[in-house]
This record gives sequence, structure tokens and C-alpha cells, in this order.
Amino acid sequence: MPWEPTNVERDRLEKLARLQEAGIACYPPRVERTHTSAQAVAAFEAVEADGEAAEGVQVVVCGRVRRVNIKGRMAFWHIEDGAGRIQLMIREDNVGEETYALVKEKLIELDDFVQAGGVMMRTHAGEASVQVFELKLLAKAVSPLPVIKEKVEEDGTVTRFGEFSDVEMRYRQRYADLAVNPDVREVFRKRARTVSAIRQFLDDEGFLEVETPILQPIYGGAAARPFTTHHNQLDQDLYLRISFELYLKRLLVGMYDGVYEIGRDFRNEGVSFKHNPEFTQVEFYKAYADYVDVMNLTERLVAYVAEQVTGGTTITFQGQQINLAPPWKRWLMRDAILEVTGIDYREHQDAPSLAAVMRQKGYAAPSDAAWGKLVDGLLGEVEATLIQPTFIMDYPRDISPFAKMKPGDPTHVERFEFFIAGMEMGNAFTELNDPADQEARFLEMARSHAAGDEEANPLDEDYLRAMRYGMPPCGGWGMGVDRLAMLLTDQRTIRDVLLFPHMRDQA
RNA sequence: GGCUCCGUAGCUCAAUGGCAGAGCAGUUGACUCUUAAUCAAUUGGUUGGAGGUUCGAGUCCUCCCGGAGUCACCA
Repeated sequence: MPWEPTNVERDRLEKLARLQEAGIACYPPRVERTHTSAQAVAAFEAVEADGEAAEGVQVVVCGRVRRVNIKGRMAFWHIEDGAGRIQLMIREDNVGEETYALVKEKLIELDDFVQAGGVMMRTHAGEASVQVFELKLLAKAVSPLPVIKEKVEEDGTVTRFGEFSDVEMRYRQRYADLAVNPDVREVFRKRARTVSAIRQFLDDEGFLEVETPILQPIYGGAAARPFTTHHNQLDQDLYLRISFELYLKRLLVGMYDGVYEIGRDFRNEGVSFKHNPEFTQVEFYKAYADYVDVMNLTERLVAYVAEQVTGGTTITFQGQQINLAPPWKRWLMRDAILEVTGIDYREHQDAPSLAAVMRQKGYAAPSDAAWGKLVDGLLGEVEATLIQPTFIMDYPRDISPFAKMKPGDPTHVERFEFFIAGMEMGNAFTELNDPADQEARFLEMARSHAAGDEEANPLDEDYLRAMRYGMPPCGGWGMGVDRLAMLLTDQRTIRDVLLFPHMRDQA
């Protein structure tokens, strides 16, 4: 849709034209910044503290004009850069009539980027400011940002007047959201720290960070429908990966003791407060470890990341206090389901009998669902109750095609999922490394796929070939990074920790 | 995909079925220590879109578009 300027935008375009006619560069290529806003104030206060006349602190600062207050032949502006805000005091005496006219006539105005050179000083009201001698336009803003005024109280608390809160527009125009909402910028700083802390932790544990294909000829490693695409030159159908699992485990065959990847997964499923079609996942695989080792690592990792991001292991999420410090509760799936639903699924080992008791207790049980899916459905009832971090352990084999069997129990595998704040955060198992067993699982999946289960994975012959070379016993693990970011930034929806969440086409 | 709610000026919001309004921003003017600056005046609208009911629709009805919540499926 072509752009139609609004009235305000037409005003600004006229100003732009006037500036250009006057020979003033509206988008110059070069800047000469010497200080960020915060550095300028710090340098000034350091000299003040020395008790010297602080007039000598020369600075050139740059930023976006966020507040304009013209008082006749002098003006006060606040400009904002990545480090914060600083006040400019612009006097006609100091900058000259020509430059001052740009200020007074608002040819340079709110939202424009400017460069200001001058000397640090303190106003009568006590605010460290730049007394400006040189003022230069750096970039003209044609469209105005939403106007938000701030009042800073004596104690430093900031009250904001006016807001930009329309969620649809905030997501579609995240740049505008970020530009005016500093708290949103902070969320994404914390998200970045979350990712970097995960990486730091795994590096320190001796894992090797790797990158594996996103475009895959065969998808697998999770129960989900894929996006499909096509390579034109090779005339090859490809899938966007739904997990990293099968490629990462190939690398253990290749004699790395531990590998991990942080990256994007794509699942062609519904969108919700905790689901986006593309999302960030971290997976690791560790040779000579089992799922108990992985549980221990999980607790330490999440506690470490929380510490790095929030400064502690106790967090508040949507009003609930959550303690992430190890050890976490470890709960057998059977016991959890029994306690929450009153159903002991092990006493109902086939689908019809389990479905019957579920319906009797008032739970939905589709008649075509396999036994494992029914158990998974019951786990869904448990999920919302798991506010404090909890490992749910030992899953039915039927819904865990890459996990190793529990010794002495052919119906269950060594698998756990962990939950925090009622959300599934991740999934892990003692990895299946017996090629014959793995092949049998693939064939079972092929049968359910033929029976209409679109989430069953196709048989990956190359993965089996890798496993036949010998795969060390290993523990593997995956976690939703977006969900952890939600937790650590106290955001209710995944869209608020995604810079550009998926949206429908605009009309 | 089902159900519920929402969509009015650049932003945030008003308007019993009866003249579409306010604050901020914008525009014009005053002001050389303001800081949500202040004061005076003022511009700005296809009420998401298309139909319908009605003497009259922002408001009621139908469909469409977009968003939010929720359920289903999934991480």
C-alpha cells in the first residue's frame, strides 16, 4: 500500500523542503560525537566533584529530540541517545540568529536527530546540560512518533503521560514501539543477556557451539508439522527444521563429547501467547550422560541464566514468586497425573480403557487418539499447576520416539520435560542410540503418519546410518529460549519477547 | 479453525439511535533558566471496509479485514 502523508507529515515534508532549499543537509553522512549523553554528564560531574570550575568540559552529543521548550530567544531541548537523555540549552546569543531560527521556527523539531556541540553547565534548576554553540541536523524525521511526556520526580521516579499502547501497531511497527517505550527496549536487552548467558554457561561446561542445516530434506526430532519450501536449481523439496536434534546427535557419532546450537525452529502450528511459527530453541547433547545428569545441568543452567539476567534466582512472574534455585521438584509423570486428575494411567494400558476413565472423570478423550496421546492430554491438565520449576519424569514410549527405554519397563522411556510458571520450558531424554530400536520407532511413526498423524516424522535413513557407526550413550536437551525470556522479563505473551512477532497480512 | 470482545484525529480516549468532541502533537503569536513549561488563538475525521434497518447509524443487523482473549493442536 503506497504511503499517503498525513497532515502532520505534510508539514514536516514542507519543512524538509525549506531546509534543503536553504542548503542545509537533512541527512548528512558524517557525525562527530565525542560523548554519549551519559558520558557527558559523568565527565561534567567528575570535574564538579573536584571542586573546580566545571566550565571546561567540552562535548559533542548526538541524539533524537524528545522534548522541545522554546522560550523566546532561548530554548531547552532534551535529546535521547542509546545511553539516555540530556538537556540542551540553546541560546540565540550562542548559536547565532540563523541557526536559532531553525529552532524557533521548528524546522528542526521533535523526533529529528541532531548533533550539538558545547560546554557542560548546570541550569538554575540544577540539571546538568549542554550549553550549545554548534547545532547540526543529523536526520529529519518525516513521521512523528507518538508523543509521550515524562515527569521525573525528585526521587528519580518517572511518570509518563500519553502512551503508545495499541498492541497491533506496537508489533507491526516495533521500531516506533522501541523508540518511545524504553521499558520495551529493556525487555530485549534482557533477552539478549539471556541468550548470551546460555551460551556462556554451555561454553564453560565444555560444549562446542555448532550450526546445522535449517533447510532439511527430511524433518524430524519433534512432533510438529513443518513448513515446506523448494530449491529451484536442484529441484529439491525441503523443510524448514522443526528441531535440531537429529543433526546434533550425528555429531556425537563424529566424536564431539558435547555440542549445542542456539537457533530458530519453524513449526507450522497454531499461534498463541506461548507459540510463534518461528521460535528460538537451544539444544545440547552430551556424551556419557543420561537424563539425570541432564536434569542436574538444567537446574544449574536456568539458575545461572536467571542470576545473570535478573541478579538473583527468585523471580516474579505475573505476580507469582518463583524460585529457580536448585534443586527442583522431580515428579514421576504417573504420580503427577494421578495427583492432579485422580487417574492412574498405568492401570489403563490401552487407549479404549484409558479414554473411558478419562471421560468418566470429565476430561476430553478423542476416540481416535492413541494411548500415548491420551496420556499426553492428561499431562496437559497437570501443566498449568506446575508454577515452581518441576521435572516431570518417565514418559510413555509411544510419544517419545528418540528416547531410550527405562530398564525393566518397556512401556516407558527415560525422558523428562520441565515446567515453570505453568509453561513447558523444555524436553530431554537419555537418547536412544540403538540403531535397530531407532529403526523400529521410525517404522511405527511411518505407520501413524500413514494413518493421518501429520506430526509423525518420516524415516531418516541417513540418521540410522550414522547411528550404526556407533553413537555414545548420551543425554540430550532442548529448551524454548523465548519462554525463558518471557519468564525472566515477566512478559505475559511470547509476542512481547519477539521483536517482530508473526502477524497476518494487513488489509 | 470455534466462541467472546475490540477497531473514532498522528497518539491516548469521549460521544442515550439525534450537530463527531477533548488532552497531547501540529499551525500562528508572546516569552533568555524551562523541564508534563506556561499563556492566547487555531487546523485536523470516508468513525477499519462493504451492504442493510431507520426520518436519522460511530451506536442496531449481515458479511469481510485486522487485533485481543479463550478453546482445540503444538514448544
